[in-house]
Amino acid sequence: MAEVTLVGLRVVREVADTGSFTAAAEALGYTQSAISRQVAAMEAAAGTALFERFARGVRPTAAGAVLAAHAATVLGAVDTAERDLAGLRDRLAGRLRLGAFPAAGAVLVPRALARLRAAHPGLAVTIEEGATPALLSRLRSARLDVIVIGTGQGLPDYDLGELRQHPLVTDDLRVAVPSTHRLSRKARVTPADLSAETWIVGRGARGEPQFGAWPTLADPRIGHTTRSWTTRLGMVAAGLGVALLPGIAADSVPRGVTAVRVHDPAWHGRTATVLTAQAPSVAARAAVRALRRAAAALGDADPAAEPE
Amino acid sequence: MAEVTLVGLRVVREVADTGSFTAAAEALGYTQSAISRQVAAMEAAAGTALFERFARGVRPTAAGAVLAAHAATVLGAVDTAERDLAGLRDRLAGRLRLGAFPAAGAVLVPRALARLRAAHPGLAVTIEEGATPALLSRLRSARLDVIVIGTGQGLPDYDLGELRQHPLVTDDLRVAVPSTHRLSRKARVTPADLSAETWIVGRGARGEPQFGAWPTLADPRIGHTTRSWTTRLGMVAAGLGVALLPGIAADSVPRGVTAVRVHDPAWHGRTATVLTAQAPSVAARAAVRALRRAAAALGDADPAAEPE
DNA sequence: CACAGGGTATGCGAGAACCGCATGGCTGCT
DNA sequence: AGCAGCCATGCGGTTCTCGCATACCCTGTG
Repeated sequence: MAEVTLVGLRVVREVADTGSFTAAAEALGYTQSAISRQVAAMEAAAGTALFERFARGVRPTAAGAVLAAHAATVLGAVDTAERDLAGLRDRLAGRLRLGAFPAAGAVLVPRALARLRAAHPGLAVTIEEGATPALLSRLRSARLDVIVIGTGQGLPDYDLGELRQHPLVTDDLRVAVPSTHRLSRKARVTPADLSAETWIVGRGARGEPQFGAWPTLADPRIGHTTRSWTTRLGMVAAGLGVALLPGIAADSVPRGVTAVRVHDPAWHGRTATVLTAQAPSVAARAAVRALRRAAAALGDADPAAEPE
Repeated sequence: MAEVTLVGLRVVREVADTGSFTAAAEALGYTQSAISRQVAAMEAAAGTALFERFARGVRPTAAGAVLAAHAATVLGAVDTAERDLAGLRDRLAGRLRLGAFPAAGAVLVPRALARLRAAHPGLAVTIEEGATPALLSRLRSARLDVIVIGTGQGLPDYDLGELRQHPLVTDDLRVAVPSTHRLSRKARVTPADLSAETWIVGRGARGEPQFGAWPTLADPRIGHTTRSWTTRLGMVAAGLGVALLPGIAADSVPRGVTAVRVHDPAWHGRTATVLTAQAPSVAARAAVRALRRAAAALGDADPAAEPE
């Protein structure tokens, strides 16, 4: 027993419009033979003739005209469904887990999150801060979908095998100084300006990147050592010393702290790198794009095209 | 590239309602395996997941919920189309050509026509009166679809081979008398009452049924012979004589004519028979039904069931 | 922990459906 | 009569559908 099908309805509608199997075949990309059979199948399903056959074309019966009209309604509803689905498809849903080292977690990642939220309100994003080895481990075991780490001069060479790298930004390393400091009013300082300063440096677990003094200073004076990124900046604000500051976090310095650029020809910079699984999900890809855009908005984006 | 199908939409809707492939399979008469594949096909067509899979069943994604809602709309429109077509199918269109001998054409056939018109307004019915040999010939050459003839005592035995008989009515033969006649006031007369009467008989082409005097009268007095049925009744009204009258035409006598029943144990009656081609069309079958109902309403219907 | 039960995904294969190519039949025109 | 236009249908190659069987995962129970 034949059944009404969407293909059959498309054929009935087209034949009713054109009054010819041959014309409908051409319009729909079939042969006349296939159209004749589809009409026959719809006639079997309808239990009555849908078209009167003449030597030159066909004319719909009352039943044929009724079905063609209904076909337009049905096919319109299918189109609406498909359009709605396409709209939804372009909006992601589900979960995305992002991991980043603290400096990236200060400004870059929150801004990327805002972008993701605007474009995909149904996407649930979680952000974790952590040290690079921990982030790598969690990415590899699929407990994170995207991570942001720092790579380059002065940092360890991590094994990034089996992961996909998405270069993000060439970092502009700066110095955080007290806003009352003599250097805070300079647009740019030199290593010599920094040589007499007291440095507040970071301390963490073994293998973690260390925020020391300015990298090219021969013998910097270390005044304080603390683990907490937040504490370090608090100390700067209190006038206890100066500290290194990644450019991507420059916008997040607290009140009483000023970020100063350093002119040092001996310094080659660092890169903040986004890492995903080799075959990143659609959501992960969207996150990478959001991160790149946020970095560009920070004015330090590396314009390298991302391979897709 | 998978396409949205009506089967697929039914599956998506059922799975969204039941939250389980297995339950949907049972409800729709498929196996779980077929349901899984239909869902996969709809997901391919939609370009996104429609259901989240859990150990105990599934849950629609946002896209799945959207598509299930649209599926209800689409399938509802298809149901409406099918219902409308079924309604149309039960209403016939096209042409139907009916032939009948004059007595049947007087009341029976017009009443059947009224019934057909009410049930099938789109059916174009034409009625032709004629003598039985002519009607048979036209039926056999498919120039008529249904004919009504008289058969039985006193009438020729026609060759009805290759035609399909639909017995209709045992005729109640009457006598048409002038309304001023002494017999017009009797509920029922006898052959003896009729023996002295002047008869107005019919005359037609060779082989045609003849309307003579009362069939069982030994030596009736023929006063007038005329071919026209209408003229014959007119003569009765004018008091020129009496004439035979089939019961099925009793309701059509003109003013000034009264139909009187005759009590005659020697008279076995006649049958009005409907004839069609061996494989009658749907319209022809509808006409036969209408004729039988009209005859029943005339009170003289033979209750024999029509073989279908 | 082991096992049973519930539930989805997928390989394999048999049967059904689809539809292009080729051809037949009918009608209308010249 | 011949020809063109157009629908119907036989034949066969390809694709689709879906049941059966099996694999895998998760959850609950003893």
